[in-house]
Amino acid sequence: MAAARRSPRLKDVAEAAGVHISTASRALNERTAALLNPQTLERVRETADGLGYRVNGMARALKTRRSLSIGMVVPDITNPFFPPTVRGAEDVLDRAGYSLLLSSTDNDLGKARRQVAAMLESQVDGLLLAMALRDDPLVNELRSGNAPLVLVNRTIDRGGVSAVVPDDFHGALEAAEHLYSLGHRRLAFVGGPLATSNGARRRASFDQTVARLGLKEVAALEAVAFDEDAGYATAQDLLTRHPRVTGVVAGNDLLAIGIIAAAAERGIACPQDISVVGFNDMLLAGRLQPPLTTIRIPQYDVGARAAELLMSLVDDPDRNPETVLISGELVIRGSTAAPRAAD
Amino acid sequence: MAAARRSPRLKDVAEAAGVHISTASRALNERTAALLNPQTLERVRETADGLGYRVNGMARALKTRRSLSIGMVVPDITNPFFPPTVRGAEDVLDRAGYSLLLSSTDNDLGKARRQVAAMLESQVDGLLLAMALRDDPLVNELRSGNAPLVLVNRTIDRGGVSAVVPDDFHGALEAAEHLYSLGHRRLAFVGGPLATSNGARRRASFDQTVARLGLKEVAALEAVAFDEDAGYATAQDLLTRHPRVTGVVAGNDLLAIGIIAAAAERGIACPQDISVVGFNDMLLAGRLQPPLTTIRIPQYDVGARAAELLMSLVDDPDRNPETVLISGELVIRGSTAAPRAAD
DNA sequence: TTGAAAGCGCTAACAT
DNA sequence: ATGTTAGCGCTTTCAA
Repeated sequence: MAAARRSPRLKDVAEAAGVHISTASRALNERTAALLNPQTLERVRETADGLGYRVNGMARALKTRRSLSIGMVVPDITNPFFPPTVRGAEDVLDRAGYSLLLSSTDNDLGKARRQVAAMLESQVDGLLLAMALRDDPLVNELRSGNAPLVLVNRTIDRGGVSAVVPDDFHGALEAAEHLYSLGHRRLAFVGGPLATSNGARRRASFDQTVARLGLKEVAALEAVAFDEDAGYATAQDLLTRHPRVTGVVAGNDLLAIGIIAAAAERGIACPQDISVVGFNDMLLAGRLQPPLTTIRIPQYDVGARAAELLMSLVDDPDRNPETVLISGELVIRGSTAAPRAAD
Repeated sequence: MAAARRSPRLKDVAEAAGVHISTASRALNERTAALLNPQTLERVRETADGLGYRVNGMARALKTRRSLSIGMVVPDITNPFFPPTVRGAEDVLDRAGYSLLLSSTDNDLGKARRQVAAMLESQVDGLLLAMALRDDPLVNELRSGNAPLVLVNRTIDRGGVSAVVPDDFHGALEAAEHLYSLGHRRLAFVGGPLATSNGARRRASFDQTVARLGLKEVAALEAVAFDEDAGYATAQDLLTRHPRVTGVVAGNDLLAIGIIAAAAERGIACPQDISVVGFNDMLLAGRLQPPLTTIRIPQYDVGARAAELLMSLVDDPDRNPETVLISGELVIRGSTAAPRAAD
């Protein structure tokens, strides 16, 4: 068994096939293959296969200034929202011939900066950013840079950057109305950080909807993160200060779980004593105890649309920024019910 | 506002700083910076910062033959097992200065081949493969290639390749013994594809354990995939043919969920009528209805250890292949209970 | 301590 | 239809 030798390069293929290196290059490139004599073409390709030739993408990228890779930055791939989103992006990019460079930032600006820098150094052709704050220094730096950019799931206030985001406004509205229509009159909101677009928009929508329904809002609290622990902690606060609340709109499903857990700990059962609506309809939301009533956001589509938008931006960098709103729909399950008669 | 110009290259920095390009290169490289006059060093670095210089990773990689990127291939990032695993790998790689190229194959060999080819073309310095079959053509091709390789979660029968896998044998043993100790005597196994190492090993362990306990195995079925649908379908079969089974060891948590759903549909309640043990302890497993009793595998560690192993292989390609077994532990929750007295 | 020059592997404009 | 040549942006050996 021969030792693994250095992999063959284009020159080796050319010599083995008895043609010039540029001819070999043309033969191995879809776009230029047509220029060649069919027999030469065939011969070069066979030789390449025989040698196990594989083009060196770095050399090609250096020359063509296209790496055929895209960088995607998420807060945490471990948050159930992101795997389907990443998968959607991946599928679209794959079909377009692009690879995906992925990293998690834990909402740490320094880390995000370093990771984006590394992506830019590796010459990604575009960036999918899912960690934006409403006023995000990193996004601001990047928007004036050369790499096409699409924001995912969250966007910035000032606009001017392409983004694919859920319809936060309509979603939170539906959630509040659902509780209202079940008979709930004492509603609260436990949302994510107001520094994020979806934290702020869902909150604003809740406030407006409650006012429009003629209710007096019990409370609207801001959890420090979109996760279970933050939901739990914030709900402790809520339930201590407003024990009579019967319906809660949560900023997302993870927060909802934390809220339900905090309630349960105080003997407040969901949905008997309190109804909670989540947001996203993450994986397994319907199999939880209780099954979550939630606003379903097609997470795969969010990623896929973002990747499509990015691809069109890569093809035409002068294209105007565009924001795509992905609509959600209410999915009624077991975490909401009519309030007790006594209420 | 100035239009975005071409990004500066090393030559621009050198000229602006009034030094030769090679001096600029030395200044911007940790390893060679010590060679320079401190003042020159400082001057070059400031100039580089001022220009917003960013090294072109492709050019560097072309020269150094190191891309500082690693490719990771998983069956589906949407399967809850993988996000923590990917995250573990990502964290280790990030610390080592590497980026992660990720792709999902849907257990499709052709797709996997194309994606690995793309990664190899982009000159990844190593590969993390989480989709191996026990006899995997792609792994066989790759093992003789130049890129260091570490198998994740699943390994191949013939060995000779580094791998980080859960302790399937011990895990399935604990699961079966747990059911036995609760009083169950009619046990079945619903596992994943036998073509995978964890499908086969968990099954073998179950068989042996049941025999050792002196029980007659009710059935051992092979689901077509490690997912909920396959669990549901396989459980239909199981419950039709063996309605008296009281304890089931599932190949993983998703299969367990499908099994429980199929049972519920027939009026067989978990854990009252049937006990089910999962495998992995995926995210939210404890919040499901019922909360899953399962074998907890530290998924993050699987990915982290694999990345560490790969890094050491990158540093020393002649290092001997090594298999790391990650142990699991039984986590008892609500999907298992003593069988009904009548049994 | 710095400069000169070659070359990583490839593509593409130009020449034939 | 194919060959010639320059050069993408960088690192590194060699020389001074």
